[in-house]
Amino acid sequence: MIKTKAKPAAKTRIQSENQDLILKAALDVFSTYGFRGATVDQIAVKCGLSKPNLLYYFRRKEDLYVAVLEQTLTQWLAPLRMLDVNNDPIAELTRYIETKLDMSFANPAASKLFANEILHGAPHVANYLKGPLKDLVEAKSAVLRQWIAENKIRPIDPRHFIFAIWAITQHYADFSVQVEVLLKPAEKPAAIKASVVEILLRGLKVA
Amino acid sequence: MIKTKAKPAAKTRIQSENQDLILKAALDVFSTYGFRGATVDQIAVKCGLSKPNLLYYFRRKEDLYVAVLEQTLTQWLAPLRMLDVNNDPIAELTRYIETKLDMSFANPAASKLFANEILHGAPHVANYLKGPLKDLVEAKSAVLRQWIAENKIRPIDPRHFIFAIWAITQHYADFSVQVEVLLKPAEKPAAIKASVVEILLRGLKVA
DNA sequence: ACGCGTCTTGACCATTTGATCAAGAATGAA
DNA sequence: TTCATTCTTGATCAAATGGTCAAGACGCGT
Repeated sequence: MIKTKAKPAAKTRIQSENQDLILKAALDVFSTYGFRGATVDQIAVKCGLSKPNLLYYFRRKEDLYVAVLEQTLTQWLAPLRMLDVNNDPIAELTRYIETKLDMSFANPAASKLFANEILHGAPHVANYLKGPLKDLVEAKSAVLRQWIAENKIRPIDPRHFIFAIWAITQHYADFSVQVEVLLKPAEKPAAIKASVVEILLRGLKVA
Repeated sequence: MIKTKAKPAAKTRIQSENQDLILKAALDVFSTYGFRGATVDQIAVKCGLSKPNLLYYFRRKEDLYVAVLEQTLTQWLAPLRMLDVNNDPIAELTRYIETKLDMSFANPAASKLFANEILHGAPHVANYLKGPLKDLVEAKSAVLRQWIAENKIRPIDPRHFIFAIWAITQHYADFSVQVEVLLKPAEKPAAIKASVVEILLRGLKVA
C-alpha cells in the first residue's frame, strides 16, 4: 500500500506526543543556553527521553533547533499581521503593544530564542528575514503611512516605529533578568503596559 | 627587590601589547558566537597567537570573557552618567540618545556581548546589576523626576523610559542583521538618529 | 656578552558531546 | 494470536575543545 505521501508531519500517537514533548523542552533549553550552549542530553533529560531516542525523532541537533525556531517565528509575528488599517490607530497600536508585552511576560523563552538567533547573525533564518518578514513590515508600514496621510496620527517613520515597538516590548523578555533587578520591588504587568503604551504612543496622538 | 605590589595590571611592553590584542579579538569572537560558542583557538588565531600562548595571559577562557565584559560595561554606561539635571532636558536626552546610537553603530560588538550575557541570565554580572547599575538607574530616575516636577517635561515613568532608550538604541546593534535587511536600501545614521529621537522625545515635550 | 626572567610553543591529555548502530521491546492492525 | 512496523536504548565512536607541561626562544638590564 502506498504511504499516502512523502512527508506527512506526525503520524502515530507516540510520534506526535513525543515530538511535542521534545519541542517544548528544546525551546526551554535553547532559549536559555543558545544553540551551541545547549546539549542534546540536557533536552533529552528534560523531556524524559534517552538521547538516542530523541535523535530518532530529530536526526540532528540542528534539525531540532530549526524546528523550534520556525514554530516560534510564526506565532511571534501573528499579532502584527492583525494590525487593521480600518480601525482606530491608537486603539490598534495599543492592542498590538499590549499583546506583544503579554507575550513577553507569558513566554519569554520564545523571545529569547529569536533574539539569540538574530544576535548571532541569523544563520538559520536569513531567508525568512529577507522574504516573509520584510514583506510583512512593508505592508504594515503602508498602514501607518495611510494613517499619517489621513491625519489620524502625527508623522513618524513607520519602519523605525515598528522597530521601537519590537525593541521595547521584547526588552522585557530578553532582558528580564536586568529588568527584574532594576524594577525591584516587582511591578504589576498592567502598570508596565500602561507606561510602555504611554511612552510609545503619546507622541503619535494628534492635537 | 620587592615587586612594588601584588597585582599591578600590565607590566612589560609585550604583556600590555598582547593583552590588548587578545581583548580586541575576544570581544569580536565572544560577541559573535557567545561564551560557549566561542573557542579559545578562534580567538588565538584571530590575534595571531598560539593557544597556549593566549592561555599564558588568561589562564582560563572564563577569565578572558570576564575581562572583556568588564572592560565593555564601564565604557557602555558612561554616557548615562553624564545626564545633567541642570541642563535642558530635551537637549540632554537628545544627546544621550544620539550618543548611544553612535555607539551602537560604531561598536555593535560591545552591545551584542552585553546583550548575550543578559539574555543568558547574566551569570557573570549579577552583582554588577544589583549594585552599580541599580544605583545609577535610581540616580538618573531622580533626575527625570525632578524635570517632571519642574514641569520641564511631561510625566512619564523614569525607569521604563530609560529601558525604552536602551532597548531602542541597542536594538540597532543587537539586531543589526535584521535592521539592515528590513531597512534596505541602507539609511544614513543621521536619518536613523532623527527618527529615533522623534519617537522617544516627542511625547515628552511640554505644550 | 651574560644571565635571569619573560615569553612561546609542540605535544599531549581528559572531558564533553553530537551522532551511530545493532539488538531488543512495545504497538497495533488483521 | 500474529507479525510487520514503530519505538527504545546500551554501548560505542570520532571530533572538538579547554587546559597542562616541559623545553626552548627571546628580551632586556647589567
